[in-house]
Order: sequence, then structure tokens, then C-alpha cells
Amino acid sequence: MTEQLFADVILPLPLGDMFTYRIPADFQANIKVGVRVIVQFGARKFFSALVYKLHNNMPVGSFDIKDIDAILDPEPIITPAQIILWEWMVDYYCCTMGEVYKAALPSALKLESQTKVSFNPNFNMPVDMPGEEEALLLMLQGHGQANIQSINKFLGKKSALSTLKILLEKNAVLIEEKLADSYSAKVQPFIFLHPKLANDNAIREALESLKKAKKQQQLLEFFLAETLYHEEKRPNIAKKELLEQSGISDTVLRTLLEKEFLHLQEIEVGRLDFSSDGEQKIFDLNEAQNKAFSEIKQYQPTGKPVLLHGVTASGKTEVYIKLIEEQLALGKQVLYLVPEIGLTTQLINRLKRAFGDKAGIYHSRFNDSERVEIWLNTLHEREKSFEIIIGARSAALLPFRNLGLIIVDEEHENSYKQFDPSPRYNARDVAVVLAQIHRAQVILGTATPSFESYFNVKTNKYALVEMKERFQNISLPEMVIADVREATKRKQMKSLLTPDLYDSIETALKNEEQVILFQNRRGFAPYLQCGTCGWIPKCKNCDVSLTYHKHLSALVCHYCGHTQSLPDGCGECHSEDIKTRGFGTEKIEEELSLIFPEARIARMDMDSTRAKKAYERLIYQFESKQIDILVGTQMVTKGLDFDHVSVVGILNADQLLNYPDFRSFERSYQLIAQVSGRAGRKNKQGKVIIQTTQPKHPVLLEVAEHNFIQLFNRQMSERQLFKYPPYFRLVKVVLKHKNRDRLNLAANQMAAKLRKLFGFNILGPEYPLVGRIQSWYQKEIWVKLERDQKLMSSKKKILEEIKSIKTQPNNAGLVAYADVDPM
DNA sequence: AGCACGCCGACT
DNA sequence: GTCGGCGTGCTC
Repeated sequence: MTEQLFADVILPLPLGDMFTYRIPADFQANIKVGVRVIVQFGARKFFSALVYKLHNNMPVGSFDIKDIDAILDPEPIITPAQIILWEWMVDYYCCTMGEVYKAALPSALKLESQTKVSFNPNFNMPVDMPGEEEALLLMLQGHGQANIQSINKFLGKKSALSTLKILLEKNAVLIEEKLADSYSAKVQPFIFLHPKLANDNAIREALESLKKAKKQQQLLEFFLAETLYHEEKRPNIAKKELLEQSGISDTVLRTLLEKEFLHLQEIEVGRLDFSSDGEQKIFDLNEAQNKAFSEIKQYQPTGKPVLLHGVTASGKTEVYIKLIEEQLALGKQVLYLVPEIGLTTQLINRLKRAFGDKAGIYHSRFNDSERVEIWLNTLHEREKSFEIIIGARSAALLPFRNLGLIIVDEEHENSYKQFDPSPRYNARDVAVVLAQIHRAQVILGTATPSFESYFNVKTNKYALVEMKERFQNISLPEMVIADVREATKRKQMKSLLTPDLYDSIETALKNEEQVILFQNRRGFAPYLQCGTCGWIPKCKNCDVSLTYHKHLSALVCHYCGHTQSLPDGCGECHSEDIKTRGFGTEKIEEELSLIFPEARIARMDMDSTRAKKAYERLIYQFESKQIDILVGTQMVTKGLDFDHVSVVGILNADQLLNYPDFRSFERSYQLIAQVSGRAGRKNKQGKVIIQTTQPKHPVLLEVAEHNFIQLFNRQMSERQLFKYPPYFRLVKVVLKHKNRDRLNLAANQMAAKLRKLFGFNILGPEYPLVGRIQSWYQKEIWVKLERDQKLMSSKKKILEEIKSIKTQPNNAGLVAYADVDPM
């Protein structure tokens, strides 16, 4: 083999060009593609870069070639398959290798000179610590935290990264990210009986001693009734649950803990089983599931992605579990993608139960050590390694060595698409490419296919497997369209409810059944308005009206979070006649409590689930029937399985239909069908009431008839006519600037250039729905590209234009980027 | 993305 | 006379 003198490396920077370093002679035997190396970049910055290519072509140019400083890994930390995937992502999503590298690797694996380092307090310094390492550790112990520059200075080295790597492996130091989230969010306090009260006698004595402390006695008794003396005997109860259900305060509990009658312990919540359906071991598939299972298997040799279109509650998960089992038996890895980890607790618990510690969860908000562990686990075969990775978007970028199956659950979800920062990839589409590279099977599962995927079925790129019946004889819900305008005219509206919805809720409550109400807007009122002059309070940073949040008694911007107090009067005419307009979840909650004062009502939206575990608590309370009516935003549409929901109400379908976007009908259909799927219980048909002022709207009629095909076909002819996806590819060019005039100038210039290149297939420049966010003015230009061979070169041309506009004089401070397949 | 270099205004 | 504002260009 010829000597390999040079290495092209990937730097964790948004730079398009490759950078070449010389490999010193004594490194040449150990360097490999895919290992990390430390390189100096610029005058004083050091990075851990990734070796992309080895060669002996002297680069041309008038610069000095620097040496590689150190090799960090004995073996590659990425796979050849990943490099192929990254190359595809760079071309397809108009991003750089560096950006993909940054997005893919957990931060502990990409030390940068900016990284903050601190001493790990749990580390015991061994006696034989090498002098340099010991000195550094003592310094860190004293200073608390240090950045890499100061460590370099301290050690008198150009780069201390290799020393740090060793200390990191010894677990002696912590780096920044680890500090930020070192406590995993997975634990929750639980209350146990103290070991001192091991027998009935001791318990009796304890209760006796609390004679004078009524509250304490009550709480202890309540605890015993819920645990030891409960029919489903259990050893503990969640602290939150105990306090909420007993209605006794935290201080009383604390005294009992101090008296050592009770005992508190943090327990990992991930292992907990909230669901009421008990142990669900893997069981046999029913007929429909078996049919789907064997159909999917038939497509395995063809390499075609499978779209699994199964109505809500058709039991897709069981089919997945069976398919996963099979792959595991073959010794293959499985990737199970979910849209948002936080909202899929039920599913994760189920998979965890089925596969135990063979299943690992991966998510960008996970703490870093855990992410590194999963990364290495996925890469190397170990005695105990994760064979199934359940994760959101970024899990598609893990270093799979032997992938056999990818499942993309809820493939229609737009949270698979990353907005910001680059790479702006869609994990669903990345998964399809990844499967191709590994020759693995990929299944896109959903109850409401995205039109893109269904189009791919129609054009024979994907195979279709359908599950048309719901599990356990639950029939599809009855769909009712309720005319709000008519009811208003006849003065039949009860606040926000049509008579149809009101009656249904009343009946459900009477029968002790549950209700879900959906309104895709949080807060109390979307905006306030002056009744005299029409003035509307707006955000000072963004061009949007402020949403009124009653419980905060404040106005909140939903784009930047800016919060201000309520105005005393109109900002223009000083009239005091300020009215609320429209309604959000908060208002619905309030109005309902007036109409149904006896009902237990809860709200589920971004505001009410912000606290840790608040989401899980709500789900638990709803499942255990502590809540009668759940009011929520999109969140209530996500894969929750409830047993006692008989009525689902969509408060305002118009708001969905009238959203100004070419996908609004697709979205409306998906949202309505998904919430509707929550209605229906064993042997009883559920009911869905859609409130609208457009009762004859074709989309609503099609949703009501469960007629997906007709809706799809009608939309397809429109998309074709107006050159939208899936017939055309969209590239959104986004321009941002703090100065409005500069932005407009640049945007017009850009649009003119693009028109020269692509003619009429250009829309804009236009302000997006919100023309200014956090003091940045924004404009968008939409490019519609034909799906042909020129696609790649067209994207390259767009990128060149973006590059050229950014480097033009006066355009400093201009942010410009391309978003391929925007959502 | 950073960061150094460089060219014009307000200050001891 | 200098300090510092940020616009421009480079990093193997």
C-alpha cells in the first residue's frame, strides 16, 4: 500500500470545503477513515475533526499545510454506511458535512476549544495518576470550571484535547453539556413504608403515636390503604400521587419522613408502568394483523419501502413487535423512529416491556453520557448492547452496524423535519435512504398517510399494506358535522358549544364516559382588540398579535415568548373598551367549568405540560378516570390510547381549513382523523362532532365519510395544477435581516436572480405568516423544481446564489439559507 | 462559525 | 494623538 500522507477532514463547522492536513510519519500506521483527529484550525483554534479521506495528493494553493496533532480513536467511530448517508444529506439538503457531523455526534465526542471542562466530584484520585493529569485535575478542582484555552495555557501545550480525552475516559472530568443536564430527568420521588415498620405491631404503634397529629395519622392511613392494604398490593406510591389524592400537604409528609415512618426514594420512571392494561406480553396476532405481517414480509426481498396504512387502533404496534422479534432472532439491529419522545410514553413503555434492556432510547435532550453510551453501543457489538433503538429524528444518524429494519411510526408527523439549525433534514426520508444503504426493510406506519408517501405508493415507489379494521371490534366513530353559523342564528349556542356537542357531552358525563375537546390554539384568546378603534396589542419583537393568557393575566408572544402585562386601555385611543377575540384552550376550559360545574376538567397544551412529568401525570389522571373532560391542542391527537372516551369535539374546524398553506387541507384531515381516533370504546361506537361554519366543505365531508382516497385525489389534481409537492420539489430560500430595507433589497435581488434561472417557478419574495420574529425581519422565496435529473444541479445553483448574495458588500448581517422540502 | 485584520469616529 | 466600533475575508 502506498503511503498516505494527507487526510481530508470534516470539521464541525458550516464550511463547504474540505480541509487537508498532513499525517506525520509516526501516525501513518494508525490513521483510518472515520477516526477523530485533533487539528489546529486558524491561529489558535483546535477541533476534533473526522477523517473523511486518506490520499497522497498534495493540495494546491498558497497555504501551509498543518500537521494532524493527535489521533483520538484506535478504531473509527462512524461507519462507512454513515459516510454514504452523510454525502447524500449534503447534496439533498444543501448543507455541509460539518453540519451533519455536528448534528450526528453527541457533544462529548466532539471536543472543541470552546468546551467547558470541570472536575467530576465523584472521581477519586488514584495515587498513580500521571503528574500532568493530576496537576490539571487539582487546578480544575480549585477553579470549578475552565475552558480549553486556559487549560492549554495551564499545561503549556498547544492543545490539551488529548489529555482531556484520557481524563474523560477515566471519568475524572465533566464537560459542559454533562453539567447542564447531569441529573437525568428519569427519576421521580416515591414513598415507601419505612423498614422500621416491618410488622403490623410496629405499624399499630406508629398510628397510635400519631393520635394527636391528626393530619399525619390520616396521611399514614391513606398511604397504607393505597399500598399494603390495597387489593392490588404495591410497595410504594408516587409522592405526587400520594399528596394529590390524599389532599394532605407536603409538610405533613415531611414530618412522617423525619419520624422514619415513611421513606422516600427516587425511582426511575422509565421502568414504570402507567398503563392500565397490565402486563401485555407478546401475544398472537389476530387475523388482520397476521395478514398485514405476512404482506409486509412479502415485500422484504423487493427492497421497497412499505407504507402501512392502518386505521387508528388497528393494532399496528403488535405487528411491529412481531417484525422486530424476527429481526432480533436474525441478529440484526432495529431502528424505531417516533415523532416526539416526550409524547410517546405509552408506546415506549410497551416496547420496553416487550424487549426489556435490548431497547435503548435516544433523544437529543438526553444527557450526554447516555448519548455517547448509546452511540458506542450501536457501533460495537458488545455482550450487552441495544439491538433496538427507539428515538426521535436524530436517532436516524446513529452508527448502525447491522440494520435489518426501520419503523417510522406516525410517518405523517411534521416534527420529523428539522427546521433549525441546518441540516434541515426529514428523518422519515433519511430513514428510507438509510434502509437502502443497509438493505434493510423500512416501514412507514400511520393512520393518516402523508400525501407524499401515498403518492409514492401510487407511483409504485412504495408498497402499500392496509389494516382497515379496528382492534377488538371497536367500530369507527360516528362523525357529525355541526353548523356553528346556523346554531348562532337560532341562538342555540351554549357558549362555544353547538347543541350537538353540548348534548353529547352531557350524555357522556351522565354515562360516566370521557370527552376530549380539541382546539389548536393555546391561551385564553388569540388576541385582544379595542372595541372603539380596532387597535390590537402586538409583540415588540415579532409581527404577531399577543395571545391573552388569563391565568397569567398577561399577554404572551407565541413566537419569542415575550410577556407583558395587560394594557389598562387602548394603546391608540385610550378607550377602556378592550375585548377578547377568538378562543384558545384556556378559555374553553373556563367556559366548560361554567356549563358543566360538576365535571372534572383538565387542559393539555404546551402551557399545562411545561413542568417535568406534567404530561405523564395528565395522561395517568385521564386514564384512571380522574378527569372527565380533557381540553387540548394537537397534543391530544398524538398516539394515546384511552378506553373510556366516547365523545371527541373539534371546536373550530374553520381555523384549520383556513390556514394559508398549500398543505392546510392535508393537515386538517390528519388532525381531525387523529383526534377522532381517540373516540370509541369496546363494543360501543364513539362520536365525533366537528364544529364549523362551512358544513358543506368538501374536506369535512370526506373526513366524515372516512373517505381518504377521494380527498387525496382531489388534492392531487390541485397540487399538480399549481406545481406543488409531491409533483414538484420545493426549496424555500429564507432571508433574514434586522434591517427591513436591507432585507427587502437583498430579497428582491435574490428573487430576480432566481427568476433568471428558473423562470416562473418562483414565488415571492414574501413575508411569511409572521414577518418578523425576535427582531429579525424575514422573507421567503419559494422555488418549485421539477423532479428530474436536473434537481441536484438546480439545488447547487440555488446554493451558489445564496453564497453570492451573502458575500456582497452591504449584506453583512444577512442570514440566508435554503430549506429543502420545507414543512 | 469564530476571529484577526483593517479602516473611520469620540475620547483622555 | 489613541481606543474601539463592526464590516470583510480566511481558515488546510
